[in-house]
Amino acid sequence: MNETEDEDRADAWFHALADRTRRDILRRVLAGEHSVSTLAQSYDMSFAAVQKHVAVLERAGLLTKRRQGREALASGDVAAVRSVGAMLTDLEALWRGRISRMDELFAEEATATHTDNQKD
Amino acid sequence: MNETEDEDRADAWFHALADRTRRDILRRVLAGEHSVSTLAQSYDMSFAAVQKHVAVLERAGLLTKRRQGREALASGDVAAVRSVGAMLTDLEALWRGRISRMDELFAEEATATHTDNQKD
DNA sequence: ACAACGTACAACCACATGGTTGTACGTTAG
DNA sequence: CTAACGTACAACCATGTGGTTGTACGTTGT
Repeated sequence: MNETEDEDRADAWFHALADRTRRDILRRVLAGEHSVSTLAQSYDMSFAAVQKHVAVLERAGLLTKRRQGREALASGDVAAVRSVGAMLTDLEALWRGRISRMDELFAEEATATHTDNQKD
Repeated sequence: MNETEDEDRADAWFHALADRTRRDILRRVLAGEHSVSTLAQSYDMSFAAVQKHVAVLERAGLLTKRRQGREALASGDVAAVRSVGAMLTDLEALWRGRISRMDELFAEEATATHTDNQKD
């Protein structure tokens, strides 16, 4: 569990998701298994381009491929999607930490105001 | 609510998050307000580079800046982070749809098997 | 007043990215 | 057997990205 490896995975996740074609491919393969050529027919670009998008999603671990004859069937990995979501939840937690630190600050100030009278 | 605008926003979100320096900046400004130069001191790169990263996060709506004298104070926008999370939850929903469709398929097959005896 | 600070932005560079076409190879259908 | 299909990958190209340095300008402290 290297620190840098986590960041590498996050880089791959978000980079893979930062393209609308790839997000659309991911939606389709999460909803059901599709061959690469079937996917390619849905987009106004070459088969090779779509194949590269699928490869990016695969390298990021967001989808897996299995061979069936001459076809490569792609399937979305919902666990990976959840991992990305978890990372965002962690970010939210930092924000909540800020809020509670503000509460502490208010509490301290209130205490200080009270004790100020006894100071000096 | 243009269809393409949503995709544009998503592109900006995920692209902004696809860089580890920007994710680290976002963590810091979610945890509390920081000036750009304060942030810049944390990284082994020029001020201008960090400033550009902050600009990317700002354009994506993940942080906001306010001016105080000569400083620009950056603060993370947790609502935007939640929006990104919501988008992933929508992806999960597609996956759950696949599962329930599989359930339907099983149900149909079971029914078909029963009715098979009456066919012919 | 003026030097130092914090910010913004333009110009530039090396490299990554998203697209193309072409080639090769195993698999399926006729 | 042979032709068509589905896939994989290399080579190439235009554009985008992440970094740099330099310049300009308002703000702050002495």
